[in-house]
Amino acid sequence: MTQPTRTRRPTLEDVARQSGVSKSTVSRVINGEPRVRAEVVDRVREVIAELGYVPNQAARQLVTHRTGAVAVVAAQPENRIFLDPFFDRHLRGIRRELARHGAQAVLLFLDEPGDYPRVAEYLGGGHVDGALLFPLRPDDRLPEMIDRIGLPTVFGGRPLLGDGDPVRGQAYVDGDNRGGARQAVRYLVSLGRTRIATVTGPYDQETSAADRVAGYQDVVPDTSAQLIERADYTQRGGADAMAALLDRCPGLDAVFVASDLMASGALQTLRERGRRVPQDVAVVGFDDLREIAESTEPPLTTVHQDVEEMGRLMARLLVDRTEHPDAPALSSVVVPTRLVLRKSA
Amino acid sequence: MTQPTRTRRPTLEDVARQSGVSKSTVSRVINGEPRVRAEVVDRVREVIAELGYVPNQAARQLVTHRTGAVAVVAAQPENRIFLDPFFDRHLRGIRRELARHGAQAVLLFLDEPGDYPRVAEYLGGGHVDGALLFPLRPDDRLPEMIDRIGLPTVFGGRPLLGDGDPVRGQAYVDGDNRGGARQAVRYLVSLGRTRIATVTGPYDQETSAADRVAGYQDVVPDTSAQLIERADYTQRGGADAMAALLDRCPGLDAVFVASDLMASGALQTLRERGRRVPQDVAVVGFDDLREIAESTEPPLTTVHQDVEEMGRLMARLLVDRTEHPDAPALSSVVVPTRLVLRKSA
DNA sequence: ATGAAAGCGCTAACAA
DNA sequence: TTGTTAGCGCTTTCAT
Repeated sequence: MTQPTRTRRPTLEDVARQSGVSKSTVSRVINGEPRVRAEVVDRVREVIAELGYVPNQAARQLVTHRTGAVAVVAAQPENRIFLDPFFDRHLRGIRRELARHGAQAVLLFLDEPGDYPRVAEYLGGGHVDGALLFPLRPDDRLPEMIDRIGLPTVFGGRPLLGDGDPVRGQAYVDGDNRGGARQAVRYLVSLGRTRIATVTGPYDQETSAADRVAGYQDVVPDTSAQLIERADYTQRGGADAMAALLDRCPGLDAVFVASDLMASGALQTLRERGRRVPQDVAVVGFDDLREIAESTEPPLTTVHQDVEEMGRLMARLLVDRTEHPDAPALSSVVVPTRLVLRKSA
Repeated sequence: MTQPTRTRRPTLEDVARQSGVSKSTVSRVINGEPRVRAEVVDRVREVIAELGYVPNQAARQLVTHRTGAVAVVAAQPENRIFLDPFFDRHLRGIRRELARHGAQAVLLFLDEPGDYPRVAEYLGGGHVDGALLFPLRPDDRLPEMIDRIGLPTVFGGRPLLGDGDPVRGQAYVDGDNRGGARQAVRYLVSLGRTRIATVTGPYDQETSAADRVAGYQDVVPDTSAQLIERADYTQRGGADAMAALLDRCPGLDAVFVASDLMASGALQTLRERGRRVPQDVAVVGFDDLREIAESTEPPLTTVHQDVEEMGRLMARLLVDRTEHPDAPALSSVVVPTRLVLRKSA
């Protein structure tokens, strides 16, 4: 109909003029401030609709210092992150919580080296109110860059501090990896198992892996190093680790495997070697990835984490921070796990 | 060292004062303008580093009308998009091309109804210079919202126009679904096959599916409707469709299956029914998803699309548009496919 | 080669 | 309840 000569987008001023009030009043209407006559509100709203007015965020930002957007930074190539069975759930929790606060989540990928300066500039340029970081490489320099910029930040998972200047007091949300591992191993003990082995993740690279080993050691502190085999969180790795364990300690009667994916591999090896699960060897996994845990043979007893809740908490921590910038330092949070009993132990 | 009382982030003005030049000059240095004495450039750069100055994008945006960011909108729940075998490649192409132009890609999810107003506001608020839109549901109202906002946009895949006001002349990048299907079926014909069936995608919901059927029909226009079975792009759907086809037309000697995932299901059915592939029934798929196509039994002959290239082109189309806003209307582009011969036909 | 000044579109005191 | 007035931090003529 009205094909407005698309020359220039309407501004607050245009709306003000059209509705015969001041810019302030229009601003008040837009921001839903109470002290405006209902009549005027209606009039202004009409004009806004008629003109198709949309506030210019840059201008608004310039004075409010708020953008209404939060960056989620995935420091991995897309193809890796898309395979991460947890990332989508984290993201869902984040988006839900952010939405409750009217904030928009924007996802950034950090992959090639050339991405760093650009992402840092983006983050530092005031495009977002804060950042949620899934920094996965131990030596990542992004946290440091962000620190310089002074952008509120929350990590997904306890960050592994490099040997350099540790980024002090960074807030994070993590699952209770250590506690979960303890639950798992204690359960195995309660079953009367005495030779309990473990297949670990890459504990020098990921705190989750390190914490799970620590939890294991909390319960069976005097265990032989022979009973610990390190793998890489892959199925194949789990299978191989199990084989090595069996070679070294044929008498083992239980194994705590630090991820479900590795556990599915271990189960395979156990089957090939003719060990019955759980009769001969009891197996407990970690993660409770339903697609895996429910379809292994036998179904996997494993440690559950509420990943969506973790995402939600990350967002909440960040929002708290941005809304009360002067409040006491951020506290990190560790989300409890629970043991899900199936058939493998 | 210098622990600057973190009160306020340094501004252009601070840098100017510190280096004893005017704001204009600092601005010139930052934007790499030529007409500045080298000596001054160095001095200013030093001060910038010292102060840890980062330009305020909001302020810059306000005058330049450019943000250096481009939104990629995925109109699907995270868990669906993360399963899409193509999305990560699209994204990679997009990110690469955008990076060449110094632009940052930000990914937005559009999932729950409540997301629409927020995303529209984000997109319209000037946070980004343009948007790349992925498969919206046929009745999606986002394109219309974006159109009102007047944001440059490119679609991934030819958009299915709703029955309402078609969003006129939207630019898109798509694979040559029709041409690819023709190649596949022609190849089958060249093999001497005469009873060529097809398993289609949901052609009333996705243009890719519709185009692939059309390509099939281009080559065998007089084929019986009995030889066409519709499925849903899933493996299970492909298996069922193949079964239905076999029941109706036991004499078929070839089948063009509109996706590799469905083709893997079809292959399974064929095996169960004792048909040899390709001797009894030749099979051609679509997509060339290596993980699937190379591991089926037998490996799948299929139509390849260069998805990363498609992503790259989307970005390029958008960038062209934002850099030359007054250039002639965007033209869409269709990327050629090629047939990859393996063992199934 | 550099500076002064205007202004982008908005919000936030402060007045009225 | 509403309007006036300053900026927010930057780029960009236009002078010099």
